[in-house]
Amino acid sequence: MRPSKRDELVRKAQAIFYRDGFHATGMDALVAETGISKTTMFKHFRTKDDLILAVLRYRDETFRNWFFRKLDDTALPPRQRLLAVFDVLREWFEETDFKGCMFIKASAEFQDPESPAYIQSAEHKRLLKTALKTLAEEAGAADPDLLARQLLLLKEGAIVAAHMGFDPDPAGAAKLSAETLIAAQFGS
Amino acid sequence: MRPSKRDELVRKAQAIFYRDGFHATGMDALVAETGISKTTMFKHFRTKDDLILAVLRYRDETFRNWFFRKLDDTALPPRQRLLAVFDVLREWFEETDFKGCMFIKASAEFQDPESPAYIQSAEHKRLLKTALKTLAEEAGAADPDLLARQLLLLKEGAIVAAHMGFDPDPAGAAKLSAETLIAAQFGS
DNA sequence: TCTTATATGTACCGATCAGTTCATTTGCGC
DNA sequence: GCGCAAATGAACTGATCGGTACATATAAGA
Repeated sequence: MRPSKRDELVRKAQAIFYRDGFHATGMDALVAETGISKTTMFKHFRTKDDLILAVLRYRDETFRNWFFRKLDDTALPPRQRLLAVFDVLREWFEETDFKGCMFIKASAEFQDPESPAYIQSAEHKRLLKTALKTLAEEAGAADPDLLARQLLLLKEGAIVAAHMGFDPDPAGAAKLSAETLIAAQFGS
Repeated sequence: MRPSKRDELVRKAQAIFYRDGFHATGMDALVAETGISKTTMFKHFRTKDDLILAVLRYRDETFRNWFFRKLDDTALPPRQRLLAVFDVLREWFEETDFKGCMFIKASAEFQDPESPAYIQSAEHKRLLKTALKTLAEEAGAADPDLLARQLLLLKEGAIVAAHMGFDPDPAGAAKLSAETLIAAQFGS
């Protein structure tokens, strides 16, 4: 099993960066918690930034997989699936180790728009928007692009609210909003 | 003028932290850019964290003042003022040095809920919500608390979108959403 | 002019940062 | 059992981190 150590590193580093932040987590801390030697780390990744980028790619893939699998599992028609987005969101918020959106946090720590971490984070959101737009099209929304953007704003706002704790039920408030916005798009 | 150096430090440090991030900005960088000696800094603030906290308090005060002054200046009735929130937001996004919300970023860098920076950031959002709720009450909304929470989610989502650049016009999409949500609350 | 408070410059502290070196060890294919 | 690639541990580099020591300078008030 050749690349397993690399994968193990990415997976474990993902959890640690998510919990403690990127700048706040030193390579020595990674060594201590993962049990993987520093030598091995730098054999797989030339720099810490390279590791962070791999972590973000891994997170992007696993998160979108998890999220849309959850949506698919509802087996609802597209229009109801647009609403179910916010039930899946609530499920995420209620996880004990929920700590906000890794990409929002990454773009907060790597603000340079040229930074790979920033670019990767923006790309993650772009992919989410595209998926939502497709769903809105399948549902037959009057303006699928606008609806996708609106729902995405609600989703991001709910994540921030859940992370900062200034709303007792962000997923609920977002879902209520989504119901109204969706109803408006279908003229019913 | 006794406390002017302290104020000058807080004001300049605010701009630098906002632009470059908290962890990424060292005290030496602050010395270099503010022209204020390190000795003076540590005479006014025992630690970097203390300075950061003062910066956040300053930002909270100035931002909320700026924001609600802008709203007041529209001289619109409460219901229209709820909508004008998103015009002010757009104005903010279009500033050349816009770099997202300092408090979202602070809570991303200081994740410990016991951390003063985290607490101060959450408090900022709480104050915004209270102000929005008051406005919704004055406007005679059916459920002012819910409407305030919904509009706040839109606002936070729009800020994130503006910062990460995944929406061409976050303020516009948020305002369209707000129109629908407000109309629903007034049965018209 | 003498005092007192505030700010400055510089050199320094120990700790930690990302990243390297190198000799040793592990584990799998043959 | 042998060979080879991958992983390890520990010591080390130079730079930077937050924060301190100390001697000097500046400026306003009495």
